[in-house]
Amino acid sequence: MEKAYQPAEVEDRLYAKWLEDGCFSAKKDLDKEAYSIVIPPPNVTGVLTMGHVLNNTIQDILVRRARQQGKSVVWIPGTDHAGIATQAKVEQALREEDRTKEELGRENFLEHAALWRDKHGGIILKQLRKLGCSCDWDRNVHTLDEDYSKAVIQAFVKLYKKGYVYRGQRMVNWCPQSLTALSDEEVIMKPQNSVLYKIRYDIVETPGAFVEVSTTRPETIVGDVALAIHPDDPRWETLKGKHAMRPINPQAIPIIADEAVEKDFGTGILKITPAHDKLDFEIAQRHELPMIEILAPDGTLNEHAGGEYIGMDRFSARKKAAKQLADDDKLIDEEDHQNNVGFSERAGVPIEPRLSEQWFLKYPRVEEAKQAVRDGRIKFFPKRWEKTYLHWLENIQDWCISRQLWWGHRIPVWYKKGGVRSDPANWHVSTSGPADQEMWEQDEDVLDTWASSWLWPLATLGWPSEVDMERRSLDYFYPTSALVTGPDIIFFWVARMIMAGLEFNGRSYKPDQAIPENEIEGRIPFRHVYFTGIIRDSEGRKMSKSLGNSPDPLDLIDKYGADGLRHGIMSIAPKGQDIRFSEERIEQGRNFCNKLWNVCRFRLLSGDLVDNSSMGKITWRINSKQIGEYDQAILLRLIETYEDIDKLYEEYEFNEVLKNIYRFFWNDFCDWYVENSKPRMADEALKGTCLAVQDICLRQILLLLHPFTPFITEELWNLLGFSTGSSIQFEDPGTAEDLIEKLGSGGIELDNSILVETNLIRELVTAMRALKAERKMANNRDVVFSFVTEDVKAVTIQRHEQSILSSVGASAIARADAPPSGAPSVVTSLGSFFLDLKAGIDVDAEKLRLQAQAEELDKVICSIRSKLENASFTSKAPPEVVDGARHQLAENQTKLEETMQALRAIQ
RNA sequence: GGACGGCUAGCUCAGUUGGUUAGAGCGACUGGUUUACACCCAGUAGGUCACAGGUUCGAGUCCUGUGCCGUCCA
Repeated sequence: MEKAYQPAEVEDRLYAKWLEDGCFSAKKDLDKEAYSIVIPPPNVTGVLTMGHVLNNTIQDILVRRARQQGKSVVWIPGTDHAGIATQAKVEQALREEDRTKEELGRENFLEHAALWRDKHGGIILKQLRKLGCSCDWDRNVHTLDEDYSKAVIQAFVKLYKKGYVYRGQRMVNWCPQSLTALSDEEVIMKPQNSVLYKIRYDIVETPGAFVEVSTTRPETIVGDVALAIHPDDPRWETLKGKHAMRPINPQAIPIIADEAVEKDFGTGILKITPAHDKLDFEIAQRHELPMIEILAPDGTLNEHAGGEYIGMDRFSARKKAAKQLADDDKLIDEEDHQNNVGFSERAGVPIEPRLSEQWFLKYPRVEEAKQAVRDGRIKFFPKRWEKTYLHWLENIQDWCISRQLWWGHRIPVWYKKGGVRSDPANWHVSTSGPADQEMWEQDEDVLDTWASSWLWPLATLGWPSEVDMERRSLDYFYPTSALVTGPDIIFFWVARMIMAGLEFNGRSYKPDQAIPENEIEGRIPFRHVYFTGIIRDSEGRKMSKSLGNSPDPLDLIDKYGADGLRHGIMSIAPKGQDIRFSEERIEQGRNFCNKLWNVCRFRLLSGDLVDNSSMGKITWRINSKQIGEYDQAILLRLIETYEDIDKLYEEYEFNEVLKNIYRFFWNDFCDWYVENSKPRMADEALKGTCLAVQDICLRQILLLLHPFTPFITEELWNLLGFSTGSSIQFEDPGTAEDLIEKLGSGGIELDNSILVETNLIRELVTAMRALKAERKMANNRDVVFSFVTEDVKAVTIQRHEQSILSSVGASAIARADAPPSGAPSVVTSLGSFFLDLKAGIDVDAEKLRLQAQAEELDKVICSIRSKLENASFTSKAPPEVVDGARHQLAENQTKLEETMQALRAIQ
């Protein structure tokens, strides 16, 4: 074995072997419990980020544990086509060749884009393999696959037929960069430092009179069709029915009253630009006002803007309008103002509210979706996200699902050529299109990418094709067991998948018909949703490409191994809390693997392997007469660790699971048990038993660790002879009860009280080591100790004498009747211990140390005593707490007495 | 403006239904080639639990308010 663990070779070799052996492929097996996870499909052209590492490591942990537990497991991988992002990238590439998509035409462009995707795409799936993800790769799905596309189109048609889908002229969020409409969820509100312009509007009917109107968007003045006041605003009573003069491109516009006007904002007078503001649009509709569209789709001003404004972009036009107003004496004031501006999530530019004709979806099964979570049929971890989810569903708005793109699922709607498109009489909606194709033209738009990925758990399992559902075992694997994702897509994806599942899986119900309660459980797409935290850099900033603060996970794998990376990232990921990344933690992950490697190496160096092929075979090797207290103690700790871990897995507390394994492995097993084994192994009679106990511990540690660090555990599983031919991923670590039972049938009975005593010995050893270290004698193994204590404790100490001597590094330890004078001492629960110094000691330093200790003890004693003297404490607190306090008092008093004695001895 | 989360050692975080003297890892410092591991071992120091009230025999933990940081929604 190498002196240090070398992950690179091991990882690639084992992953290839797993694939070759088909370890990850799922089989429907009615004798087994099903366990299924669908991957949150990453963008097909994306690359692995730290977020993916976290998210997919967690999924891999879940599926590997389930596989170990003997379940029939599937983890379905795949990618989505990321409409806007991908089309933007392809168009960018075209622009660099001085071409446009219009030149290519739709069909050629799509071909070109598909080629581009195939060339640049799928990298991320290869990266997931490097990370060790045990996805069933034969089931890989892409949202633009033929079968998947059929599912998307069929879902649209079904929803349309039920009346959930409609077409309408509405205010939408328009992205002037991507030239498409966006859903509300794709708009991010950001506070911006803007300028609030106070502008003078003259009153037509009263020459010389004017009002002040505040706006942050003076470039839209040319689109003003009215001013509005609140009907109950006493300040503007007299303005009702009058007209104001538009200050740019002058024209008289009416002053109307509407309750939607905010009295307290600015002067309480609102300019109405119905084509470019959602609220204005609603007010204009109520008052039957005309709508003047002044912006072209790309955010430049159009012919309605007039004059020099035509063709200017919206931001330059804003400056120009402000200047013109100032020149014309219409600008009364300008002040800095913070307002919220919506930005396109993908393109990062401010969106424009714009009037346009789009397809909308009224969400199906909103009530059932709320109910499923409220009733706990779907559980969120951490639970608090339920509130966010429910709040969104309470205030849900119809979903704009059409996108003015080519890359995506084209909307299956055809319009009669020459007919009016807004008239449903001229529509044809179906999966196959009209029979007389030449008489019709298909809608140019595609569907929102999320309107395909909301079908993910269904469509990856074959829905809606009966044949595919059978082939992919939808009935067996659906609902999936768990979903692992970030809370940032709780609306985009999680909530929508729940609604899709409820609507589509099973028989169809009319919109006004509720789904029967007993059917909900089978329709929901998953039972548990685990929300990860967001990975931030060491300064707490979100990781992003533009900041360049995100390390490349593959570099980290090269440096620390996939296991190291996985261990590191899991050790810093508390449940649902954001994560501060630091490379040091990944380094610790690597160190952990190296420690594991080396303790196994030490095991192999210590003695030949006998038969490690099962727990039974190992326990056989244990001579029950030679099993010592330390053997029992380590096995008891192993059982304790099991108990804790089982509970923690249920709550998805991965980082606590890992901590518990770490503690057991490093502190209990390596630092204590193995160290204590060393002298015992020199005794041939004890060696066999000792190695067998080590083998039990190592075996169970490897099993427990496998979901976290799959490669090294598989490698060591083989090297230590635990394997019977199959992979560790099919070996069940079992439960604490299983373990007790297996040990019991091997003749090993454990007594819990052992731990109390061995812990006292450990504390004693630590205290004695400290005593040496403080005297700068840590490396002197010939020191002599004496101790003063009661008979019972002396027996315990003497029983453990050999192990104490070797652990502490001392040559003798002898009981004394009284404290030797002038020796440095330490007071422990097992008595006072004195370091015998041939040379003189620093009496003053020793005195100070003992005095400080005495003061500390005195403080504690006072506090406990005053508690016990308080009648209400002794009468009201539970008896065991009071007893505990009394016991504690006695113990500390003994320690104090001993400390004082030592102090006197030194004088 | 509303909701949620966070504030505990220099850093990153644990801390169960309130109950012994608040813990870990990292970092710092001291000392180390003892039968694996320096990617290691042994040891030491380091805390007004954000602040202010309240409930209680007892509060890091429960309640109220305040502050700062973050996220989501409007």
